[in-house]
Amino acid sequence: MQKKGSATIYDVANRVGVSLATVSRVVNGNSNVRDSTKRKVLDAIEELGYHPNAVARGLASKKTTTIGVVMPDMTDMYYSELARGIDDVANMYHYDVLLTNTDEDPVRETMAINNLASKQVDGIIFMGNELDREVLNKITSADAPVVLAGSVDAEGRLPSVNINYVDAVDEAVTMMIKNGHERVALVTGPMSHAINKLHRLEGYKSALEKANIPYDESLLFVAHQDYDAGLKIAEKILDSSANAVVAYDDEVALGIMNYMIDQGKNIPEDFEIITANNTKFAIVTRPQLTSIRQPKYDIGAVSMRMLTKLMNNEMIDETQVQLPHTIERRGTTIN
Amino acid sequence: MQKKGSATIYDVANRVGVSLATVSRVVNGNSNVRDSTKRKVLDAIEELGYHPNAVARGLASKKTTTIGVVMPDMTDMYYSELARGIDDVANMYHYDVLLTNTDEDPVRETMAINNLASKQVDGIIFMGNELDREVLNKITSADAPVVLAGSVDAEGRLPSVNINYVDAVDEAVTMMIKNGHERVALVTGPMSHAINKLHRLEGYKSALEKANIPYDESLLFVAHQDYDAGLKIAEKILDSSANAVVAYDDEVALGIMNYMIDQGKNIPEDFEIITANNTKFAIVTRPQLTSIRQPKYDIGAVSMRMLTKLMNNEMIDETQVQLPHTIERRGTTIN
DNA sequence: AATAGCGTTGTAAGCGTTTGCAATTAGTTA
DNA sequence: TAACTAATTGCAAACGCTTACAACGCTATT
Repeated sequence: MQKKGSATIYDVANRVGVSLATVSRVVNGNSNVRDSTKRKVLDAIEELGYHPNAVARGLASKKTTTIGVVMPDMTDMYYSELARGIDDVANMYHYDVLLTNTDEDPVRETMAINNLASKQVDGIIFMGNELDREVLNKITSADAPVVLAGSVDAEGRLPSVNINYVDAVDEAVTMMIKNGHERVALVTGPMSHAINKLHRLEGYKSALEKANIPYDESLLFVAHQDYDAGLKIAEKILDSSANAVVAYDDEVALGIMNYMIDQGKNIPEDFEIITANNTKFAIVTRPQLTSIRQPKYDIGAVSMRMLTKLMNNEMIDETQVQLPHTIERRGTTIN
Repeated sequence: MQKKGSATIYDVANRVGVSLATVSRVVNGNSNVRDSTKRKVLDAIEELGYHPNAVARGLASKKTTTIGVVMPDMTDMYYSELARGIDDVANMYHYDVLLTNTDEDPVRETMAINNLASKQVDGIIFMGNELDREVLNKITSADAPVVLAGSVDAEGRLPSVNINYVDAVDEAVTMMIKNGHERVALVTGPMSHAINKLHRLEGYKSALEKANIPYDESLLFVAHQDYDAGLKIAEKILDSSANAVVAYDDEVALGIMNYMIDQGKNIPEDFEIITANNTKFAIVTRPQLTSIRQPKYDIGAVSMRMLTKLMNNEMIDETQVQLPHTIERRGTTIN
């Protein structure tokens, strides 16, 4: 019954008159220990207020029951919802989450991975669009398994969970075309990111092609993912004479919408918008935004579930998971 | 030059022909090491790709350079912005962040605290409105220092960082009164939370008192912090014949606003709204929401800074910090 | 040239667990 | 009841690092 530093396994063993090993066994719910002794140990634990020291445990067992989550920005609703899915499943499997924001800076991403490795995390979930070559090397050489959530690996080597971005954009653009638009603008992030260049843009082109509409580069816009960027790009979109847009981020879409409204446009009659993340932003505005619906929470949850399997060396049927998406029709499109 | 489990400090020592202690010293930037040996050690570290094992370090030094952050919900923009401030400052001081969502469930809050304690975190930042008695005991008995961020401790014992909620609400209500409203509704969270009962409500009453307006309980509304709750409560607010409202949460405020608009009200001419968190939600809508402006990021950052001092046993001038707030006038109020 | 003193390095005892292996005890079977 | 198997326990060596404390070699002093 000491004051500081709380009791250790040693104290418990002493109290009961058994060995460390026995206490360790009951603490870990381990098999072979007689009921009567188990009870005695449990009592002593209770009385002493013993709590196992996870650090010591980690050293001895080489497992920390901690995973690392590397994400661009937790205040971005898209990512925070992914992370929430991750966290819930992690807790379910008794893992703790070490969180790092990187703002998609490759330097910080690399530092984060290194740091997590030195903290001996059992696994890592990585989010972010850009996957720098150096980061990727770090990741693959880390002893801990890694899964990409809502991110693509250009070379398709790492386990990942996302939606089919090509199809999603294709469907959105096709819907706009069906609604009678020949000039549909596409707003994405920088082309240096595989997800934009290889997925979103491809989906866009594919939709045009199917409709026999020639690809017009002047309808392609690049914007950062925030409201002001949307406001800014909107002007150019208007100049391009596009009267429909598919945007990759809700805040950007909102910026565009509000700009259009300020210019006297009626939404959706004069100008149609489809956004892509379906966050709360899409719902709280008037009109509400038609959006590609990604199962964000589920992407996180499934990634985490996959990671638990990886950490247990369980067999995994498919490491490149694509979850279903739909288009949620709301007020910024006619149909 | 081994394959697995990467090099240990022992390998480095062997390579150079010095003792563990010496390697440890250079790794920790410790004082007394001759330059020449330091260089040799550094080279060996480089060649072997040695990275210190933080778990072992934690066991030996009893410091994990990890802090715990306990929060209601990371997808709630208010909290995620606080957390971002925490995370940035934590990184600045080389701490990692172990994140836990509790949904304000006292059971989960208690579990989180226990768990963090067993993981030997060096400190904890706690967010959330309700501070259950049991949780509080856990917290105060934990060996790690704790600071409350954006939360109040009814008994004012724990270090905390927030704004003056009483004044903030007082000012908002006073502003509404000056705008000519006699019947100003207040929407808060459950009265079981000190922040609502002891702070927001008091601010509300104080404003009424100064204006010689009797307190009318039928103008007090309780709602969960989400958009639908706002939509729902709005109907009752309309029935109460209030024509101005001060709400404690942006999503709720948005729900109220949209409902009013649907009922044909003109905002702000027919109905005025002031919200309290000034998240992005307040900006992306039309009209934009007038809001109490809390320095959310700073609350997080300052909490974390305070925690670093506490962890270093540095003297702290004031453990109950109140950061300044203002009212950001936008489109849902006349002035 | 002997001594004190300082900067540098090594020794070894932890830190609190886990875990393979050996030892002990209990339970069966003949 | 002896012999044998299975169930319980204890032993002690890791795990990778930090940190008193001791020891060493030098230079500076007298």
